[in-house]
Formats: sequence, structure tokens, C-alpha cells
Amino acid sequence: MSKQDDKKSGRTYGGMSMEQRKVARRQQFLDAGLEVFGTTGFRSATVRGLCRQAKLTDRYFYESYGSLEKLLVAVYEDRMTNLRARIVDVVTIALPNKSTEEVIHAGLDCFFNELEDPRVAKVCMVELEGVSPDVDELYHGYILGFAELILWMTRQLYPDVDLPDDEIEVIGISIVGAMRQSATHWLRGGYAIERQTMVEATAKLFVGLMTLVVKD
Amino acid sequence: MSKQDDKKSGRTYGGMSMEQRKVARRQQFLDAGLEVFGTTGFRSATVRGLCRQAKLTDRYFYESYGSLEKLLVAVYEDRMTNLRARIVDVVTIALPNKSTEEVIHAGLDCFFNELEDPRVAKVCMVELEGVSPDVDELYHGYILGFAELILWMTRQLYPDVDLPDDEIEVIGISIVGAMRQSATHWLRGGYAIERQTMVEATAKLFVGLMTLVVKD
DNA sequence: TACTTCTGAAGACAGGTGTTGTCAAATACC
DNA sequence: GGTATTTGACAACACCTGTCTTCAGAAGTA
Repeated sequence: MSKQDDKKSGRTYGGMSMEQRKVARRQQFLDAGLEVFGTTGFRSATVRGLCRQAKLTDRYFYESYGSLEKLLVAVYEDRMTNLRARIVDVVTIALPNKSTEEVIHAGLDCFFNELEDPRVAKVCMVELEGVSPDVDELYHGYILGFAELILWMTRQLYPDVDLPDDEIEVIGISIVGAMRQSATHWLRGGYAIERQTMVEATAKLFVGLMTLVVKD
Repeated sequence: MSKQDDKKSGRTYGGMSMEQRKVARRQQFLDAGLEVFGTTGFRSATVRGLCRQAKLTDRYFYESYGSLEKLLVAVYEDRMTNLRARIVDVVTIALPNKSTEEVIHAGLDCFFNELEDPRVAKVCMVELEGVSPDVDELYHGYILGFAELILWMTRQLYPDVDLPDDEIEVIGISIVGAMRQSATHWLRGGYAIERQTMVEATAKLFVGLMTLVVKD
């Protein structure tokens, strides 16, 4: 109540304040999580192995995240917000000037570009499936959000699409699934396919769908 | 070497021969596996819980399958061969007489019909992802096979599609991904969406793609 | 009925993991 | 320099799971 309002003194150490050390450690765990979950996979991950990777002690892991599941979610959300933001950037820049096909190509190229890091691809495309009910909820929430993002972009291009709402939702989800599966395929094949090819193939799904829907 | 060639005598018990009892037990585990993996999920499954569900002892589990992973694969392959066979049936019957759209609708309706059992949907759509490298290999082999099946059907309808091979492969995989994701969405929503709606929405992906590819 | 085989329940054992506690060394403040 | 705090390594503990063994009783066979 007097001078120090914080219960924990929080003095500086190693040239960093308490707060700085905490965020640094969180970042270390985030990096280690991407490495471990993105290579060995979540299922075989252990707290000890993760701390070894992060070069930190178990205690800090429990202080920072508390469970492997929470760290997994943190890593996922970190990369997904990044991925999403980049796509939104690219597309909103392309929207006013470019043709429909060019916008689609730009968005997909951005998508596959971000997933060219196999660890990111693994964490964002496959590792979250079936971990726990909570994670499932969050994961499919993101997928739905991604679908809505795609639908929003589509409406920018074709404001007069006339389809039942539930069908539109399913179509959006399907497209996300298509992107997910093709990205997984790309990853599993060791990125042997050219990114250009991935973009053009998936773009055909978009374009085909749109020409169909608009001409309806 | 004399009369009994089998090392294990294999006499009858409970009115069944040794062989009969073995296949019966394998089936019991298969059923229990579908139930456990399809509801609680593979990750939280244990040998003990599975045996309780199957009403059999641990020993028979190790005799019949040996590991949860092998049982999971067995359950998966069992349902997938069934699913595949039904779709092939429906489509090959529809192919000569019906229009393209009708064939696509018939195939998709069959697909979603089979997945209306939530346990089957869960096992076939989500549970195999990221279990182990071996299972991954097998799983994505099936996905690839499914993609090739779809491509084969497409060629029956449009023999003169002219696209690079690698693009065609990615497109096939994408379509499987679309079906997978929409089915997962359907499952997660407790089948609130009409099957009809699922079929029509995903059919638009097919039809759109084909009109685009053919008109190229 | 006597004997062999099969079954089911339970327990024993080892290995791995999450989690907490201990303690010496490093670092900062006075 | 002396003292308090922070850190890192490691051991300890409890728990769960896979796996194998034991053993009494059921079911068939002679």
C-alpha cells in the first residue's frame, strides 16, 4: 500500500525489468512451441522436451502457459492472426485496381507463401485437429472465421450473389477445407510442387465457383 | 505332426470354433473402437476403456490387434472401404443414364448419407490426423486415393480435360478437402443442416469447376 | 466323473509424464 | 562488500497407462 503496489518486487535482472523478462520468456516458449509442435508434433511433445528447446526451466513454463495445450493454442493464434492479417492486406490493396482473378491469385499466393514454412503449415493445418473439445471449438471457430473472411471478399467482388445463407456458409467452409487439404498435401510432399502451381490449381476452384454462382 | 496340425488345439467353446471366436472378438473390438474413437476420440482412448466397451479382456486385445493405433486403422479402413464402395456403386449406376449434375448429386448424397453416423464421420474425417507418421502416411494415402477416384469419375464425364497433371492432382486433393471440411462442419453442428443443403452446396464446387475446366 | 483347455477378473510391474520442491549459483540493490 | 532476490538444474512425488502374469472357475472332452 505504501510505495510498492506490486506484491512481487520485480526488480531488474540481466538488464531487463520483470515485465520484459516475462514477455521474453513467453516469446521463447512460443518459438520453442512452433519448433516442437511443427516438427515432432503436438502428440509426442512433453513439457521437459519443450523446456529444453526453449532453454528454460519447467517452472517458467507453468508460470507462462501452464499446459502444453494452452501453448499450442497460443502458437496457433499467433500464426493465424499473422496469416489472416497478411491476406487481408494483400487483398484489400488488390481489390480496387485488379481483376477478380488477379485478386484471387494474390490472396492465394499470400496464403501459400506464409505456409511455406513447414512448421507453420503443420501447426496451422493439422496439429489442432482432435486435441480436446476446447481446442476443437477454438480451431473450428477460426476455420469459420476464415470462411467468413473469404465470403466477405467474395461479396466485395460480387455483391449480388443470390444463394441461401446456409448454402453459402457450407461453401465457405468447403473452400477453407480445400485450401487446407491442398496445403497439407504440399507440406507432406516436401514442397515438391511449385507454389505457382498450388495457387493456380486452387484458384480454379474459386473462379469456377464464382462464374457459376454469378451466372445463376 | 500327427492329427492336429495346429499347435493350438482350437477346440470349440461356447458353441463356436476357435476361428469363429477369433473373428467374433475382432468384430467386437471393431465395434468398440468405432464407439470409443467416434465419441470420446482416439487421443483419450485407453486399452482398458476399450476392453470394457468391448466386454473383453486385455489379453484378447493384444491377440487381436496389439495396439490402439492398429485398431484405429482397422476401424478406419473398414468404414472407408465401405464408403468408397457405396459411392462407386451409386456413381457407376448413375453414369450411363443421368446428367452430369445428377451424377454429382448422387455421389455426394451417398457420401453425406454414410457420414450421418457421427461416429463414422469423426473417425473418417478427423481422428486420424496427426496420430503418428505411419498413420499419417496411410491416411493421406487414402485421401489421395479418394482424390483419384473423383478424378476418374470426372474423366468419365469429361474425357477431354486439358490441364497439367500436377494441377489436376492438387485440384483432386482440394475437392476431397472441401468434402472433408464440410462434413466436419456438419458433424460439429450436430447435423443441424439438411443433408440436401450439404449436397447442393458442395455440388456447386464440382459443377463450377467442371464448367470452368471444360470451357477452357 | 476326471482331466484339459479356455475365459475373465484382478493384480504386478515398468516406464513415462506432469508437477512441485530443494538448493546452490548468479545477479542486483544498499 | 553484504544481503536479498532471481534463476537454473535436478530430484522427488504421484499418477496414469501399456503390458504381462496369476489364478480360480467355466466349458468342453474322454
